[in-house]
Amino acid sequence: MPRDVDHDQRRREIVGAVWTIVARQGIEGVTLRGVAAEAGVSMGRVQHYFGTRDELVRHACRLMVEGAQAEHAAQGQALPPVERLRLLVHRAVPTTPGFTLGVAVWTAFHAKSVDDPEISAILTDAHRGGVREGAALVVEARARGDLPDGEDPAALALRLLALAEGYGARVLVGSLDAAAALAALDREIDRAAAAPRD
Amino acid sequence: MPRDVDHDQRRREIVGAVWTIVARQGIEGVTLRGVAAEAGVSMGRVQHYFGTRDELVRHACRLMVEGAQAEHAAQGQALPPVERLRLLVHRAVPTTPGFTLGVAVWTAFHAKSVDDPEISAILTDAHRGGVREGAALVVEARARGDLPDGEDPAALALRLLALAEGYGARVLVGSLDAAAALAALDREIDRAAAAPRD
DNA sequence: GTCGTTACGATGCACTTGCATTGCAAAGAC
DNA sequence: GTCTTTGCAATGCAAGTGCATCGTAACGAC
Repeated sequence: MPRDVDHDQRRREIVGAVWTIVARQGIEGVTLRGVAAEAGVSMGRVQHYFGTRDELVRHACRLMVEGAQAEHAAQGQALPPVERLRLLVHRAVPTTPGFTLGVAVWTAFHAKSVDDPEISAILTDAHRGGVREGAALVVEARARGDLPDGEDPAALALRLLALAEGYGARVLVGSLDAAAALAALDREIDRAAAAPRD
Repeated sequence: MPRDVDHDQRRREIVGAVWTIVARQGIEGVTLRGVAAEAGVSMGRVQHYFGTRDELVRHACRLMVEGAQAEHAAQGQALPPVERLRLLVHRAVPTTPGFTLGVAVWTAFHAKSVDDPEISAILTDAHRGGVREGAALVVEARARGDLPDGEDPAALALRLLALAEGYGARVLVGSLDAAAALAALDREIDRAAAAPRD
């Protein structure tokens, strides 16, 4: 067994270049040559690790979802559930350059999902995972008394996430201020914390 | 002045083909040849009316926004303001084939806006127009006593629209049921009608 | 009728694209 | 050392792309 290289590491490097390009030029901008150049590797390498362009794009989608989940888990580790919920929701709004890239890429894959069932499946999983996480945080927060009972946790989580994505999309396009979006989301969470619904 | 043809009509025919293709294969799927074939015209015609591919795509974006606005205005003509508001937010959810196409195309242009400032400008206008329309309906409904006072009309309209787009995106991807999305939106409107906020 | 203008249709071209192929070099296994 | 397997790099190629160009047919003004 010759030439022991870390395949996953190589793939991550290449996928990182894909994200950069997608955020700048959309998925149509993803070409084998362009990705290779952006990653600073040869086209042969890209081909070696991703036999096909579609596979490259799909892997980029998978890794971005996994990365976002991992990042969120790490960031909120020491925070109380309500704050972790807030963090989860804030992720959908392009504030920092990192989030902006993430939201742009996220949006691109959303559009791509209309003609790629695999992407659609990945996003569906991501959506469900997000709602599950959000609902769990709601339950946790209620157990601590930080959030009043009421609305179904999953429905509440879904509502907050959908709202956040709607605001986030507008911020990305430029028709809404990021600060205004965050403020609106915070109001929504605080209101859920202050008064029971339904 | 020879050969009197209706330019706008010709453009609409071609743009219709663009929408169809975008909904099926995304904006990357838009090629001059493909559009010509879908519209049942020659490639020369497409080139004649839209000098460049970019112009074609942008015009398709403009016409879709205008068409949506006109359609909404026509549909709700005889309805009370609250119902017109309901219609406005329901538009973002892919229920009928027509709305599904619309939401798919809308999503595609949203993604495209990251690298095309003109598209971004068109969408920004559309966003603002939507909020203005929604806010006006809120004001109108309040004047009739159908909606209680409270939240700023524009903020309420923005919240409803963002929420609708968030739900709509999930329905498009397939992670959410259209009926569930509509129900959630109706609950939101009814709640705004039942209890003042903030 | 003719003349000029417009609305195309047809074709050609330079370029980019994804992917197949080929060759080779590095690193264990022996 | 040899051998074998893997990890690439280089190149080639057919297909598809946007766009320029050229020809021409239709129609109105005169």
